[in-house]
Amino acid sequence: MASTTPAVIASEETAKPRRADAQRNYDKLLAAAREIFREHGAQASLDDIAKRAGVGPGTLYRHFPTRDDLIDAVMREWSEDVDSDSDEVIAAGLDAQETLRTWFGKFVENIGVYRGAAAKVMSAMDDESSPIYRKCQVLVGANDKVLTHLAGRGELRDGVDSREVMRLVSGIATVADQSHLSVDESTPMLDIVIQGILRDPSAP
Amino acid sequence: MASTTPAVIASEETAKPRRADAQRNYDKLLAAAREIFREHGAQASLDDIAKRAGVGPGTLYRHFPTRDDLIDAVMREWSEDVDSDSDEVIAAGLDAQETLRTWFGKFVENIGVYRGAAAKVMSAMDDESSPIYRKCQVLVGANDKVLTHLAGRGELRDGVDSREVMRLVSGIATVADQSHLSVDESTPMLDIVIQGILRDPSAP
DNA sequence: ACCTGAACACCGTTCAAGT
DNA sequence: ACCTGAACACCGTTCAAGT
Repeated sequence: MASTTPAVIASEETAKPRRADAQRNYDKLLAAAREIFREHGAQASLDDIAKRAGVGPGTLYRHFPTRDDLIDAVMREWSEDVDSDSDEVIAAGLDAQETLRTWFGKFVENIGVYRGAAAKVMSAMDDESSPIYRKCQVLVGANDKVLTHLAGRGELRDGVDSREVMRLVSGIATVADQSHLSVDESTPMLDIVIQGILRDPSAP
Repeated sequence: MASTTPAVIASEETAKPRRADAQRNYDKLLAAAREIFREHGAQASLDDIAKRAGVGPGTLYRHFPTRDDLIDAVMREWSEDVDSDSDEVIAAGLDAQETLRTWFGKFVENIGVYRGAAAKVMSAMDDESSPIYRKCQVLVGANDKVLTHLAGRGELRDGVDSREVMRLVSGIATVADQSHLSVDESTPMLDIVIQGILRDPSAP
């Protein structure tokens, strides 16, 4: 179980001082991006986002030089939600199987809010140059917390690596996303993974 | 285990009668597409393909109205390779674990030839309107053959659905593709899935 | 320091003209 | 029946001019 440094992140966009109009445009762009991403997925037209925000396209590029920078900003509070989900799941005191079902289910559900986001997270996990990389670290850390908790109680098979599990689950989220599966329809896949990492119930 | 109708497919593109020059252009386009897809992935510029083939862009659209039609054609013999792989694996007489390792490994390796192909296969699996859908049926059928073979020997857990396994493995292939993982680096994920579908060794 | 919007570049797609 | 390539449309990206 690879331990990941706990992700303590100051909210970067509020920390940075900005002129009042710039801040207003930043906020309008983020709100517009959330709307449009929700409607058309993470590959939506950036021009449409600028239009919806009522600013020129240049303004969008000033604040978010690449599409991934914009996605990263949109994902901020969302990744914090996922992180707090992991704490809740651990605190709930469910058995190992239910813990994983709940955790993986929430993960897939959250990541599926924006179409295309799952694929982004999936590939950014191993790409340090991606603006989303740091956000992924939060998710990796949250997942590691849950698995370490179960491993500490001897509930996992030997040699289970939380990064591999994370890759798998984000892969499932991507399948669910691209095939337009509901959360329920992704549980059979999640159950296979859960069977694959839980120690056999027969062994005490 | 859902049984799929065995995929008997006549080579459609040789069956269709064409003018000699049209056939030549068709062949040149396919060859160019294979080259360019191999270099730049399945999202490569269609214009580049037409240029490499030495034909006008209109000719490409005449033969392949959509990008997926072109990908479908490029995948033809490739999907036949995968299908014959499944027969070889079954005939090899390996134990259940090695059978799955070999089969899944070949699957991921084959699907990874063109970047972006795994994602295409993944989403086309559940999309009947996709030109690639039929090709996916070949893969689904091949995978079902292998799993049915193991299920017949009582090696699989109850309730394992080959379609779900196929979704999972194509998801892993997509992760491997987008994260630029080697085949070796994807085996930990495959092993988790294998553990998840194999009956416990302890139970006779 | 920031915004605007015209301008450019790139690429997918169509279609009139040609054989 | 098929091919060509100019033309169009769309969208991401840049940058000179303006505040």
